[in-house]
Amino acid sequence: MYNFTEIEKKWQKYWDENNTFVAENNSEKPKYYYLVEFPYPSGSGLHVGHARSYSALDAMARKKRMMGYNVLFPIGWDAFGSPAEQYAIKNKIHPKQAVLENIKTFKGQLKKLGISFDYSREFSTTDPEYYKWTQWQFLQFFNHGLAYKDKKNINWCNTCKTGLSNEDSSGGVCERCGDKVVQKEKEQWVLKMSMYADKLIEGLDETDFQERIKIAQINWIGKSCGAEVLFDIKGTNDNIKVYTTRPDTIYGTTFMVIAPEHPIIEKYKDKINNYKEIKKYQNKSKEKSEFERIELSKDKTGVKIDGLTAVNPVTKELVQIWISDYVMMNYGTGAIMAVPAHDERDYEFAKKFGIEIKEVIKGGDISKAPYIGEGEMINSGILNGITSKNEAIEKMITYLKENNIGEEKTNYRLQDWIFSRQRFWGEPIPLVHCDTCGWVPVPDNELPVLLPDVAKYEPTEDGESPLALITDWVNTTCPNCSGHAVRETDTMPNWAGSSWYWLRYMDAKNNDCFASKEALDYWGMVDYYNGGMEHATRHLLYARFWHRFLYDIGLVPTKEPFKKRVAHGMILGEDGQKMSKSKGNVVNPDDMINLYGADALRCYELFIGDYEKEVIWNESSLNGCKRFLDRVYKIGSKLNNSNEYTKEIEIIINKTIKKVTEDIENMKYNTAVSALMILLNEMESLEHITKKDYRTFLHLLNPIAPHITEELNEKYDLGNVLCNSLWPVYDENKLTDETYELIVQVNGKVRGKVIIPTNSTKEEMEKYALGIENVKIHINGKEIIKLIVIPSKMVNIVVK
RNA sequence: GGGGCUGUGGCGGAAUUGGCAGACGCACCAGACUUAGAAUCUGGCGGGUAACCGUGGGGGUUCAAGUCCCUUCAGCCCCACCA
Repeated sequence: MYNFTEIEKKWQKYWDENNTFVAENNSEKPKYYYLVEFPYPSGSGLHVGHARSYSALDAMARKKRMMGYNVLFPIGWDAFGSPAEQYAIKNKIHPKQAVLENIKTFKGQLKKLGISFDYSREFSTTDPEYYKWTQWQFLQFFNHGLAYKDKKNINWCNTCKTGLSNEDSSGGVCERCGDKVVQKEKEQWVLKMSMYADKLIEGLDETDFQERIKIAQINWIGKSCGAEVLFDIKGTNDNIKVYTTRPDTIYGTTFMVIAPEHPIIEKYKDKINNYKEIKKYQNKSKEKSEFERIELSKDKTGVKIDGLTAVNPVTKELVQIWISDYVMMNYGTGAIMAVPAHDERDYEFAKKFGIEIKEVIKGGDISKAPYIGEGEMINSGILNGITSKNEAIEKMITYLKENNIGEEKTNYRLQDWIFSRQRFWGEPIPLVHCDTCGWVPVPDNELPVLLPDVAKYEPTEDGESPLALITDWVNTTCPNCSGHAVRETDTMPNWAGSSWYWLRYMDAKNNDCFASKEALDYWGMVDYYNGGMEHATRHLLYARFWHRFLYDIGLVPTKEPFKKRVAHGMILGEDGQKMSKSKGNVVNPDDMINLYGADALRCYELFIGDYEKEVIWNESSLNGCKRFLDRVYKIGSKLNNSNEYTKEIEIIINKTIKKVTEDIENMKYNTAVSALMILLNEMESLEHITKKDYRTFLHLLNPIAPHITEELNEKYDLGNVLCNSLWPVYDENKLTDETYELIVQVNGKVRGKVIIPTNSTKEEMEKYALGIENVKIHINGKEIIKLIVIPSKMVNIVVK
């Protein structure tokens, strides 16, 4: 086994000193922007999973450069947020210090891997020079009315002591610590993301995302079309608005359900006879985490409101009102019209509480189960006899509109983005509150609002941000009236800094704006964005929303930030489990580099399997890649002085150029590596190889194993450094051999093979086929019905 | 409950998109070198003595199916009392 450590160091130094991978902001060459999700520099260092996507994009970027593009392939650090803070608390150091240390580790590891990042554009989201612009952009949201403070029930994590967005608390557990999420009423900054729901759906048309990612986004936005209908509350001038996707079933409404938090209860508490009982139910459901709500979903609970009755606006029938936690305040209107005959949940509820079930669509047996399919409308007044669902819905909506009792309404699962966190380690929200002027933005020339240096940054017990304790930071003057004002003490969520970072790479050192117009125009959209599937919804939606807003106010030139988005698969431990410290199955890339070398690790990361799928780590296979590279090294001893391709392998070399070029482009890295292995096997079977054979082979391998290929190219004096040389091109006329093996089948079974000239005609192919002894045996005495000839491939003889 | 994905040797995975299933690699076996091992090289490697059988199972379309259609089973991921 060769040790390539010194060679790797040598070439890493060479690239650094020559600024080989520094992108130009203006260039004659066409531009190409590769973006890989910037890492969170955690305490545990780089993961072999990181190494997989970095190696893959590095191969693409290196190849693209050699193809004559001006490639931007940047790297930075997403370093605000809880993990850094937790790490700092645990190790009793300042988060700033923790981040610096971790970045140093990560960067060292990346350099050792030889990833061709443009480090001249590196930054961390925690740099004041960067978060100044995060704050500035937040103020654009504020100034355009898209950031508002709202007192609402928010998802709250008692362990992290902070509010969470819906996206961060799905499944009813905290994304960070896994503790259950409870509801807590708090004033929060919120970004009006729901306003962009349609734009976020439509914008997908301008992208070239993988279909699975588009679908995930669309599902997350969760658009649903239906109607809002007003049900009068008997004995008041008031009404309750419900949301339904099936207004056509309104005749089947036998009760109504409102969410436990519905405001109507407080409003009419004097009228409610069982107010105490209802209050008790409310409190119980507040304590339940969303997870528990779902767990208990089989068993419906609820309380009938005694004293309030609604009126069905179409039939004028009286409708009882219940509260139940199967209706959510944060979706629709927090109230539903229950149609037990045709909705499963309503059906269960009605069964449990003995409420009438009234059939309005013919088709099922509602004594056994609700019927949800299509059918003829019955017991439905003006809709009777209609058999089409859509027609019935349309007719009812028209009726609702004509009578001012309802209208069409589209709803989204996507909520506004809760943007406040009660934590220390985040971008301070750059607003001050003045008793006279209200909320006032910090003026641009005072940005960034720096995080104060403090000794204590643990979250507080009462759920206030730790910043609230620093009185001389909190107290300030109003930029508007110079009166007394206090700073906002909440910080931004972890997602803020990653919502525009690709723009900063375009012009990372600019002090006058987040990026110059020239830079933004020049780089345009990110051509290729690689990240994990776990970010296909949240990060990608936040980022697209943020970017689209900047576009709408004229700050960026494109509607969408990313042309193409692809996701890599996860690497599992050798035991087939997700790698984790507790399972002890974590593979450290540094160890692998020390044992096998960076090139072997890179090669294996690409060879390991289908890039988009999850794969299991296997160190023996990594060793196999190391063996391959050792053989690449050794074959140099077979060199002669010729500057032409060896005749015997000329075709396969051309084929390999084509294959590797296309495979790297299409993320089929595993077959690119395998093609190179095949070519090496061929070269090994020769007595000698030429300089041109070797140079081309090294060039093709260079994006995958950049160190040893450069070294060998130099050692044998094969030409200019590979990274500054144009990518090999194949000769279209040298892709096929002069002969090929014709496959001959009889009734679909292979009965013979024969090597024939490539330019054989159909008739000649048939003749060759029928001439094979074994074929003759199989067709002997039988009638030939058909002869199927596939050019350059096979002949199938159909006999009876 | 809704949506998405995957099932191919002992293992990771190939298969020009309907045309020789198992490329390439790992593991394994045998041989060479060696006092011996490691490393390296050479050969073998889906099952079956064979006819043949083989891409989760069962049907179908076709001259031809891992690939297309129907059906069924198993596993994974995301969302979820979303009205």
